[in-house]
Amino acid sequence: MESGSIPVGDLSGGVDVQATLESGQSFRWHREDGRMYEADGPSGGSAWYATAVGGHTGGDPEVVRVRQRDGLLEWEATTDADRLLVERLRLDDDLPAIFDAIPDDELLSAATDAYRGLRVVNDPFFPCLVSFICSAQMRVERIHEMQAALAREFGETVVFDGETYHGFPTPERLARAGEDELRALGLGYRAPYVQRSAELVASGEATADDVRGLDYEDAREAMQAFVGVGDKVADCVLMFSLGYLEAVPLDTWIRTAIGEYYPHCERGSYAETSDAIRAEFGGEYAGYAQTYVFHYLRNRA
DNA sequence: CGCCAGGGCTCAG
DNA sequence: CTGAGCCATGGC
Repeated sequence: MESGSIPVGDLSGGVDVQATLESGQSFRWHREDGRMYEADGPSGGSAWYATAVGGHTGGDPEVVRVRQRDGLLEWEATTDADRLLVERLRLDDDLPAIFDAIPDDELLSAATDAYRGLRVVNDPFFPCLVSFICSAQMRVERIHEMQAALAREFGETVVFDGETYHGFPTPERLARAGEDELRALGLGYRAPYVQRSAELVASGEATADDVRGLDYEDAREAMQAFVGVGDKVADCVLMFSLGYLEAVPLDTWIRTAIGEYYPHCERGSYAETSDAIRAEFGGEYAGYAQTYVFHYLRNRA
């Protein structure tokens, strides 16, 4: 076992691991105390979170475990995890600069004050794509369960510290899984979407490389080559995997916020409403603002 | 029973 | 391009 720690004080703007990993951005982390998404217990702020990474590329998964305690990000893993954590949790993002770019109206101030240190994640493309295809009309907790079921059923296992972990399945494996097998895991009508999108990735007919590097609007369009991906899911994958921090996914919570706080941004179509709220949220880092608002509103209700 | 959950697909107009 | 209907599943 390797281990290490990163001083939170070295990170511009700090970090809030719990808010980052329990805000419905990444569905590949698990709280080791089994209380993911439950109300903050006394130890909630320093719980261990674990994930198995790398399995979706066909190699043996590596396990990474992290917790935030006493001003440190402590980790234990099957490999050196310093740089991996910096990448996955975007620890190099300059949060004060990002907050400067986000307007400080009533809602945004409340949301960023409540979860200061929450960071937008940077997940690998395929697991992120599948997660958000599964997210359609689903609660966050169930999206998480569905990804766990996919990994348990089709992912490579790895034992670490006496515990068994499952990496995310490869595109080939999910493409080979029949629609019926996926439905059996509770994916419902999303099952054929996942299967067909996995096929596209496995065959190379549509991949992340077709999207990476495009201007935001073109990238959102290109994402819809995948099955089960419309404007909203496209925005999620663009932000949480491909680094488009200006993307503002219009989900039910944000639409409610628009109705209550920004009615002038309601323009009828997704594209125009998204454009308006992106400007309202300061443009460049509007997705960061959206992520804070989503987590804030969802936890407040 | 009904409603809702981080929507997308298909088919009419 | 826009809108309705449909799509599974589980919690409340």
